[in-house]
Amino acid sequence: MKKNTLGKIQKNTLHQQIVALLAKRIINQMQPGDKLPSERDIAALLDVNRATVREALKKLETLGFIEIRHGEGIFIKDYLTSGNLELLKMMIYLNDTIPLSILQNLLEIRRIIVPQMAANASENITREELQQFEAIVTGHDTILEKDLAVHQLIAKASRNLLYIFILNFFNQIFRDFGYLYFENPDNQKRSEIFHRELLEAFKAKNSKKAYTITRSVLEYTEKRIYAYYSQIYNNKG
Amino acid sequence: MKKNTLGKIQKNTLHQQIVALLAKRIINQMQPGDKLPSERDIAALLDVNRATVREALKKLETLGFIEIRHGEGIFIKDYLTSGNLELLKMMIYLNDTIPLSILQNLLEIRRIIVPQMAANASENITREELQQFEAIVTGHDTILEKDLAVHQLIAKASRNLLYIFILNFFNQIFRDFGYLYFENPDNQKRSEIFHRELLEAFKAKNSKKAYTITRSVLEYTEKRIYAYYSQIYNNKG
DNA sequence: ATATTATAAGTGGTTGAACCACTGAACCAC
DNA sequence: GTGGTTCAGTGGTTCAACCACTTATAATAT
Repeated sequence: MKKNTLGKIQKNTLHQQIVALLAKRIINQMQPGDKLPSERDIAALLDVNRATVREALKKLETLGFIEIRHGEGIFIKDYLTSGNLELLKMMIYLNDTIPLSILQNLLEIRRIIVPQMAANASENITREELQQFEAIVTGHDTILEKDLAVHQLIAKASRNLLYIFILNFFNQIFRDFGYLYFENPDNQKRSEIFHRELLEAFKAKNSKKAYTITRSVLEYTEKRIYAYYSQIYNNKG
Repeated sequence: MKKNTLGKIQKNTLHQQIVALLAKRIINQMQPGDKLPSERDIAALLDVNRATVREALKKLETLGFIEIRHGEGIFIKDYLTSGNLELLKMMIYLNDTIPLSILQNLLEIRRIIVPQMAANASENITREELQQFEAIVTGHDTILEKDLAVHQLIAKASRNLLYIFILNFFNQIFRDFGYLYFENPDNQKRSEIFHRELLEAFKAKNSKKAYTITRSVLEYTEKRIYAYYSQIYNNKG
């Protein structure tokens, strides 16, 4: 979760709470095809207004959790068939920590996508974007913010909307869970080196190098994260 | 778009229409950071109730289009930074056809992801899933439905939630735009061969073969689609 | 008896008016 | 200046009622 030296200030709206409540209930206790109580019943059950329930349901519908059928009712969808990354994000945030299995999933697909994205970017990046890259590297933001900005720039320069939107997902996760990774100075240095090397590869328009450089840092990242996790498990077990 | 011999039957709900209307306006006429009119003003402008507007806004918020700030107003977000695949889907469906540039983006990332997914699946697939695969191949559905089912099974067997959810995006697009591709008998046969070959590779747990088989059919698909598009452009130009 | 057509009950979709809670700006007191 | 107060504008929530759609059932026609 995001670091907040003053502690959490829980200020959720009612319909947000209802979204979380219904989402948990759906995940833990219900099956695809099951019927949810009617809007009126849910409202009565939670002692809130029907309009508020409807806003929560609207969000769950957009996430692919449920299907609302006029005149019939509200039905659980099969999220393996209809779910999307936003739903996955919601599932992650319902817990306060990211499950190891999903983290592995995420790292694996990242290792496949991001290097190719960097290769594409090296071929399409503009002079202006190169200057932006330079500004990020020489700037004074935290390493986490720098790294996020670099990845976003890579995605933008790849000229592929799907890369951009998939990377947005990664970034939103890492913005909240990645601070831990960068608490280690070695990891900080490794990323700074990566940024500089990639900038050079971009300047030289060397797509092959951009690919291998990116792949390399991702493999390093994975090793460190797994080492961290196995350390936790060893201490606990 | 989905085939509909009776023509379009506009039966959208009010809030769905408002979502489409606002989305178009945001994409075409507004910039990130711009402020939308207040909920009350939008409701008055469109001559609908405020609750209906709020449901539309809720959806746009979930898609990453806008940010609603209590006491301040509604602001356009930078979709390149905050957008997700659902937003991209919406952008595609606002037109009646998929832009070539986005189609290229989609095919490219598909070529990178799906073979790896198939390789993973070959290592993790269960006996039960193999039987399901067999049932799909020997069944009598349309080739489009078969192909979608096969891809879904691959994703499920890959044991990676992100693969599953990203593939859901692809499938939802291809379900509506893919019928054109399978009108060609050659393309039908090519996919049937792919299904059978992949099933054999899965049975043999040969991940390398699963990878190359999948990659190969995707390259074929891309060639055919580009040939189709260039044919259109040549006839027009 | 069977097929067809009303009808009723239950569901989501929409409306209007009112009030609560938050934000920002202008103003005031110190 | 600094901090508190007030006020107008905004989103958040409530209430009560009605509209529109679906399904099952009862009434009717054949």
